[in-house]
Amino acid sequence: MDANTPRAGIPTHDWVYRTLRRRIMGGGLAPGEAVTLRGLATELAVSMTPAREAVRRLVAERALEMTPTGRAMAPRMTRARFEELTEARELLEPALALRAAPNAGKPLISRLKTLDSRLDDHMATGDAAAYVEGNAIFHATLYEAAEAPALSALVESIWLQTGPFMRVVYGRLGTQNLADYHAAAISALTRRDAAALAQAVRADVRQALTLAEGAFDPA
Amino acid sequence: MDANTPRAGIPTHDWVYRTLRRRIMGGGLAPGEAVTLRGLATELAVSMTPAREAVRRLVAERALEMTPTGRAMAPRMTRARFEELTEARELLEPALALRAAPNAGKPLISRLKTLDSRLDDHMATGDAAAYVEGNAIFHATLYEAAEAPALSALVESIWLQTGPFMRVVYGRLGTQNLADYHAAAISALTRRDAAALAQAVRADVRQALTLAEGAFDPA
DNA sequence: GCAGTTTATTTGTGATCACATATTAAGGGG
DNA sequence: CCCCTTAATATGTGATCACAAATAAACTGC
Repeated sequence: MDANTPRAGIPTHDWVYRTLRRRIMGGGLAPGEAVTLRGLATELAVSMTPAREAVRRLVAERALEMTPTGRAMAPRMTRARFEELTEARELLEPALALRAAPNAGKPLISRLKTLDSRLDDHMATGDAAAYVEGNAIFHATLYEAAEAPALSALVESIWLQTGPFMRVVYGRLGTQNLADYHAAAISALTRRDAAALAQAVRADVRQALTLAEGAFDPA
Repeated sequence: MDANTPRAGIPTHDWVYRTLRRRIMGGGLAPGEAVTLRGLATELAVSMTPAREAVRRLVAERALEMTPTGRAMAPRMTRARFEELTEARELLEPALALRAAPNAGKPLISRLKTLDSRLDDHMATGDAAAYVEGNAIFHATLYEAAEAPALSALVESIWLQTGPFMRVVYGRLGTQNLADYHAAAISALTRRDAAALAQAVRADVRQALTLAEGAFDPA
């Protein structure tokens, strides 16, 4: 049974979905590793029906791949695919940042500062899984201020696809330092400099491409 | 039972998915109209299980909305949502066009010409459903040449969300003329002018925003 | 006639099962 | 020792059912 995810009121299939999704994002599934319906169902003590719904939903969101015979597995990341997804992020995320900038008040900024300092901790302790998850939350928090749900959903679907792979990337990096564009973003936000914010976001996205070098699956 | 969709080998849930998806894209469901699991299942002469999977998949792809109580319905389109989706298209589709341009050979161009002339017919006869579907195929054909599956999937998910609404928009327009950016795109393609192609695509996307004026749902 | 309440009906959810196919393990021939 | 065949096992698919909640309909009192 997966970590501390409470089960209050929400439907079973939704709970299974969140549990599995969290596991995928945290790197709990190695790329190419299969997830079977019966295995998932018995492990989480539910029936096959909600397990199937959760898996299919993740497949629809491309957080899982499906073989022609119907087996679901954690997706592999090729260089070409990652470049495409990075290009999409580079196009969409600055647009989201531009929308968020005017809506950013003090509470948001302090929240982002808290999240960023936590990220530094994770980086220092080398906790790759926590870093990836925290990084996703940082971006999601910023984009929430954009008040653009459709656009945000698009970006989130990209994060869902790259998340497990980034877990591997940061795992390889260990405690190595990397440029802190988050600080630059927060600084731009306090100055209400939308263009600088967008630029910081773009740089952050680009950096991911550099870091990923050499971690790709063949083909 | 929906039109001429054969049932060769493919799993039932997939067939139901495609059938329902086609219906949604063609405007067969009015915005806000509900689709019930039992209704869909009995109509297509299948059990509830594949019907449920198809509906949930469409919900995951945002081609259907789901109420908090679990009822699925055709999505409503607000101005804000459409503007977001149009912005995303405006960012992503030119990028796809840029990638497609160098890969475009004669067979692709002639195929696009055929598709475009068919579009003119549909516009002349005022067949809005056929126009929307044909327009989607035109763009999909062009972007296929980009050889960027991840990026294309992202764009297709936007089309899936805007499709039913565009059906309404073109239905309102009737046989009214609109600027033919498709011809401009084809012309740019023959000249191997990638920038001009991207510009034509951008203009085509922008035009949709103008046309949609006044067709939005409240709130 | 109408608003609030109560009853009927419809609907989504989750579980269990049979069946066909895919995957893996075992066995045998070169 | 490796490859091909065959048996055993695991897996996805689709159907059916019971249950609770939500929606629609009927009804009552005013």
